[in-house]
Amino acid sequence: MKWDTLDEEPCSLSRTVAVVGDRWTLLILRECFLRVRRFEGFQSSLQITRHLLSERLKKLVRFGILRRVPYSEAPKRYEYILTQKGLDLYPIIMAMVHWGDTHMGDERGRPLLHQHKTCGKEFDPVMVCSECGEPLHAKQVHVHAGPGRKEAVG
Amino acid sequence: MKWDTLDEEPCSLSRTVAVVGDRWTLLILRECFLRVRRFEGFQSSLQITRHLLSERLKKLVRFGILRRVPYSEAPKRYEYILTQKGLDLYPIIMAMVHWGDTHMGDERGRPLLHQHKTCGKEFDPVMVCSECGEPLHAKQVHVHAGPGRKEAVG
DNA sequence: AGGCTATAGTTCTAAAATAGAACTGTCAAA
DNA sequence: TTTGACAGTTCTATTTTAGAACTATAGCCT
Repeated sequence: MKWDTLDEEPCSLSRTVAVVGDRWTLLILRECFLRVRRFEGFQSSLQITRHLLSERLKKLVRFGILRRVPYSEAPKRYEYILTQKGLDLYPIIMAMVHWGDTHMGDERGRPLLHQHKTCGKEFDPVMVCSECGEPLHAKQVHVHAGPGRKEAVG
Repeated sequence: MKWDTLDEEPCSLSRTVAVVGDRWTLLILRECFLRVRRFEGFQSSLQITRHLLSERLKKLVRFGILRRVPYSEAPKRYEYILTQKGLDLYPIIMAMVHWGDTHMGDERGRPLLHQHKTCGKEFDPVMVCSECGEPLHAKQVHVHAGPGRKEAVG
């Protein structure tokens, strides 16, 4: 597999996997959503090697998930802020958290609880159909080729 | 990082990442949801090395995502079927597909379209609050420690 | 019987990625 | 002038992955 061109495959999952499809990147993004912004913050909470952290942050900046924003002029220091593109990864992270809560839990209960500020309640994320609003299940979905696939396949 | 115990961390994201947090596993799951079930099927559509495919399938079986079901007695042959635990990964996959559609698209248009059999329409997946039904956004969610975190941290 | 094909793996070596630790450079405060 | 905080970079050893070849069972064709 040519991982370096995975983001150009005629498959939206592949393209997403090209960006967030590794363990460290997903854990870094978790920290971003928990308001971590700085190199040392990521490093100490994740115990990731500084080398890899540096690499992954660069990659996330390159793909437009994070912005590298100066917060000190002398010495020059930067922090990493989620862009809108990055914020839009939230459903992926939440879907993963929810699956972990449901299927990988232990007797200690949930590690984190999520409260929806809008309605005030503790909630679970639910994926629904944009058209009818019903919860989605794999077996109720029919997949067919769109223009991007037809053009790629010929 | 001790990846071998990542599935026991007091963090549901880590636990999920332990299972599906690598590129091949996510691509294999995509194929599962596209009804691929057999070793040769995965191998030829993904161009994954046979060695790694074998490893990843074993891991998915070990974690209860796939079941290895015989479909021929002589010679003994097996196919890999999503369990309920595996089917429940659907929101993760769909969230990734949707993000790719939204942020990684090109001029050729979407590779795949999804039709909701229940309502008959082509749809996008939307993540909503289980309590009030409103679409979720990161900034409207307050995270706090649950019992599993408190017990782990002390 | 002998050879071809299909399927589902296993085994081997080379290349790439990751881990772990040490090092660099800037500046502020003591 | 020394220490410490911060944001990285560089180095070697280990682990993972890629790529190709090999094994094994059995049906089908001649």
